[in-house]
Amino acid sequence: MTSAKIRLFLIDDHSLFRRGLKNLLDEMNEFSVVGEATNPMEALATFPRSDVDVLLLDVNMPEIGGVMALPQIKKLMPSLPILMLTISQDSQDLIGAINNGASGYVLKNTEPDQLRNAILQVYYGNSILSPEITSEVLTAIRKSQHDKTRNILSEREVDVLRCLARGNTTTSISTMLFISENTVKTHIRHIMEKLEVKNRAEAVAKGAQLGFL
Amino acid sequence: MTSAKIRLFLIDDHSLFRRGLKNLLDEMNEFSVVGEATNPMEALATFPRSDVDVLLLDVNMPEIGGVMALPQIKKLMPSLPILMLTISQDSQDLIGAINNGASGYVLKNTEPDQLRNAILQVYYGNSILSPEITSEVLTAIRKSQHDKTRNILSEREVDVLRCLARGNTTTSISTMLFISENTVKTHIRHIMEKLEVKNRAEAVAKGAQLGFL
DNA sequence: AATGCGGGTGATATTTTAATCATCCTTTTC
DNA sequence: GAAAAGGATGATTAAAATATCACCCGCATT
Repeated sequence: MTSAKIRLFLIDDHSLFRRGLKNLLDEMNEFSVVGEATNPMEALATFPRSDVDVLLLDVNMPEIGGVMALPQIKKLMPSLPILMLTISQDSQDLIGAINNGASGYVLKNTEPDQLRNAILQVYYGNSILSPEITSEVLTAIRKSQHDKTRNILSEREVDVLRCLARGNTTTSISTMLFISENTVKTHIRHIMEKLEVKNRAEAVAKGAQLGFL
Repeated sequence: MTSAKIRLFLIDDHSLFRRGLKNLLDEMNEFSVVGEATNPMEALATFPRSDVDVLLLDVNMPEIGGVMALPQIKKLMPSLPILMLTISQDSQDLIGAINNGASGYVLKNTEPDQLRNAILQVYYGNSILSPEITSEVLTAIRKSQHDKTRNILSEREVDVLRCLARGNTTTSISTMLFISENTVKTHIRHIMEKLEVKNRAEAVAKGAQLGFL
């Protein structure tokens, strides 16, 4: 295989930044900046489709930001690796970029060698994130999981599960919640069905794991 | 502040691995392995609670794995940083660890210097992931977002939105779907409400962003 | 002026979900 | 044998969600 340079396209609204970045990337000898644009619309109008290997895309741009542009860029070139290059550590920007197909999200304060590695990673089909945003990523995963699991059980079912977790029996739960034992048993049945477990002990363990307790 | 060593506790079922790891960490001069266990239950029984700064926890262990043990460990010591140290790149292990409070997830094939950095990161309250699992992380985020957004609109509403996206009018959509124009308009109204947009063009843009189109 | 289109407001019927309770069976304990 | 507890199966009612349709208004086009 030849050592042809990886062809990059830059989209960033600051021309000085693009110029500096272009110089830096050219110096690296592995990359060739084949085009650049001030905003996504300009890029979409002029894009040299078959001549780009990796797109470097800013997030914060006037009118149409990088995240908002992703669906249109992806529609035009579904398999082009896109590396977000931004100062934004905003969770919504990050998750929006990920959900709309970005292969990487790197902060502008990254070292040149790390930028080089990031470009290579996405070029080779891998994903890459700046280490600084790992906390945001984990927080996002935890939140989405919480949102998801929260809806598995109804409020009443959670009430019953919490009572079970405290060691209460059907009888005492019915007294505490002012409902009949039969109602408690029905709730427990539904809890076991939803959590896909076989008995109430397992339900409590699974409930703890899912964050209900 | 003194340069006291960071106190580590190791939980891994392979004694040879623990021995090798202990030697490596001791050589680094920044860490002190103050305890170790073959499995989480043994660890929970003997844990020197106030004398540990970071817990290194394997995932794959007989009977009770590291992920399953996390809730109990967290209950005992809610603020202790936990770094998973594992060969598992399994998505469920990764997400399970994250959701149950691990601060970091590092693969056993990592270089010693990177392990050192990872321990320091979680010790200082940051999060850390091995670069190799970034793709799994992004995939998990995308999947959970998809699961979440999928339920925003009913099947019929998605049908209507897709017709709108193709440029169809209320009249043509009613013909295509064999329902009245008034029904189409009601679906559009509900779509706009759910997506929190003001008109059908915005609904289509938002729908594209959320993955319905 | 008529028509087509988008948007706003309201209504009805059906289906699904949530909450409630009853009956019966098995196992364990006393 | 009786009582307590857990689990299985079934039922009813109310609330929420889904799918349907009607009518009215404003604007643009013909």
